[in-house]
Amino acid sequence: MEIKLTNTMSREKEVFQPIKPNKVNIYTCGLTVYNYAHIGNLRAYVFSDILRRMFEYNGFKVNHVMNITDVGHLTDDQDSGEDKLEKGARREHKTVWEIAQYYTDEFIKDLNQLNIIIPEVMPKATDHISEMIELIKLIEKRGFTYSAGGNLYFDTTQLKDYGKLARLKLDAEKTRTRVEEDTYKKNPFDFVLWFTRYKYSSHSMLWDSPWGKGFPGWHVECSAMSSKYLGNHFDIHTGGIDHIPVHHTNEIAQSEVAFGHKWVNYWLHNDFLVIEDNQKMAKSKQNFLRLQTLIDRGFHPLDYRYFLLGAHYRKNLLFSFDNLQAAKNAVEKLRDWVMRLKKVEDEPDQTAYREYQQQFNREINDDLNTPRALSVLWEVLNHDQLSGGTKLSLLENFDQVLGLNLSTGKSEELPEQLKLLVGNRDEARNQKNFKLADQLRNEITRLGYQVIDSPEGTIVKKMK
RNA sequence: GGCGGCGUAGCCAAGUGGUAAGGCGGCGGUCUGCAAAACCGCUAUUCUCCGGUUCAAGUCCGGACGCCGCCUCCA
Repeated sequence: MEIKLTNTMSREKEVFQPIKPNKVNIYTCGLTVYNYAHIGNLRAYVFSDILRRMFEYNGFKVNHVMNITDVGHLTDDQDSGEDKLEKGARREHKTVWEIAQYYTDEFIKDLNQLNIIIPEVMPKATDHISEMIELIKLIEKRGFTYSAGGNLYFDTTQLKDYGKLARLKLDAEKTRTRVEEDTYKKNPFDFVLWFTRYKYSSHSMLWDSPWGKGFPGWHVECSAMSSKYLGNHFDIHTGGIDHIPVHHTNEIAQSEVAFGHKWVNYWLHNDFLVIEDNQKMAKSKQNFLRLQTLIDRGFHPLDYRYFLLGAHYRKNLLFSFDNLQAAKNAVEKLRDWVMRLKKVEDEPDQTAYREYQQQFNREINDDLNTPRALSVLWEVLNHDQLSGGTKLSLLENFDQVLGLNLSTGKSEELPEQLKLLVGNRDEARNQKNFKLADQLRNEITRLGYQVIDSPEGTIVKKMK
C-alpha cells in the first residue's frame, strides 16, 4: 500500500520511495538535555514513534536514530534557561556532565511511559566529537569555512542553494536579526562549526581540535551522527517545525557540502503544542508542563498519547487539562470495550476484518492521519453488526500503530480475596439476596474496586 | 521588516472541489433488584467576514479582520 508523507522540502505530500526496498532509515532530532522535556517536546517524539510504527505496520524494517544533545548550546548566554542550570549545577554540586546524564535518564523515562519504542540508536553528542571533527575537516577541505575571532564558521555565501528547505530569502538587507549580530560573521546566515571563543571561563566541556581547544557548533552533531549510523544518504529526517529555518537548513548545508550529494530524501516536521492563548509552550514563558505534572494531576501518560493522536501532527494542537480529560475519558471507554470484548469468544469475521484493517492502513499511510485512524477504531467499536471477536482483533491490530496498550493495560490478576468476594456476590445476586450482594459490593468498593454488572458477566475495575 | 501557518458545533479536532469524520461534554430514552456500565436517539442547513471562479467551495482565487509560530537556543 502506498505511503504518503508531507515533505517540507517540496511542501507537498509525496509518495514515499525507500532508498532500499522495505527498509527505512529515520533520524530524529532529540532533546537537549539541560532540562526536563516538557509535554510540547514530547509531542515530537510521539510523532516520530507513530512514523516508525506506521512503517513497521507496512512491513518495513526500521532503523531509527535519535540523538541526545549534551553539548553545543550549553554555554549560550542568551538562553535564560541556561543560567538556571548553571546555578542548579552549582547548588547541587553537580557537573554539567552529571546534569546531562540526569536529564537524559529522565527523558528516556518519559519515552518509556509514553510507550514510545526506543530508537535503535540514541547517540550522545559528546561521544561523537571525533566524528564531528572529521566532518568539519571535510567541509574545510572543500573550502567552505573561514575562521574569525577564534571560531570556525561555515561560509553560506558559497553554497548556491543555501536555505532551500526553508526557502529563505538571502537578502541580508532585509534580514533583521532580533539579537546582537556576531560581528565576526561575514554574512548573517553563516554559522559556527567549531567554537574556541566562549563566554564562561568555567566551561568544562572542551576538546582538542585542529582549530584549537573548544567545542562543536550545534548543527554539526546531527550531520556527523546521522551519517555514522544511517549513511551519507538516508530516507527521513524529522524534527519540530522550529528547526526548519536554522538547524535543519544548516545541517543540509554542511552535509551536502561534506558529502557532495543529496543528503536526506524526506523532511518531516511536527507543529507545536500550544496552550491557552495559542501560545507555544516554552520554558521561558512559565507555562512549562512536564509529563510528571500530568501524572501528578491524575492522568496516565497514555492519556496524553491519545490526546496527541487526536490531532494531525502538522497542526497546532491546543492543550488544556479539560482537553486532556476528554482524552482520558475516551481511553477509559476503550479499555472498558476491551474488557467486555475479552469476555466473548468468537472467531473474527475475515472479510470484515480485512476491510477495516485496510481502511485503517489507508488512513495511517496518508501522512499519518491519526485522527482519521482513531475514527476508524470508533467506527469499528460502534458497529452493531460486527462480532466481538472481530472488534477485538481489529483493535489489537490498530494498537500496533496507536501504541495505547489497549489490550494489555489492565489485565493484571485480581487478588484472591477479591475474586472470592465477587464470586459470593454473583451467587447472592443469583439467589436474589440483594441485601447480601450490596453488602459485598460495599466491601469490594472499600478495597478500591468497582463492580460492573454487564450482560457479558461481572466486570471488576480498579478505581483510580 | 521577511518567511510560514491557523480561524470548522459547548470544547478538542478531521475533511483541500461534490454537498460537514471521530472523540469529549450535554439532553432525552431503553435496559437493570439498585448503582454503575452498556445500548438507542438528538446535539454545525453550515465551516471568521466580503467578493470572485465553477453546474457545484470549509475546500480554488482576491481582499478584510483576528490569532499563532519562526527569523536567537528551542520539539
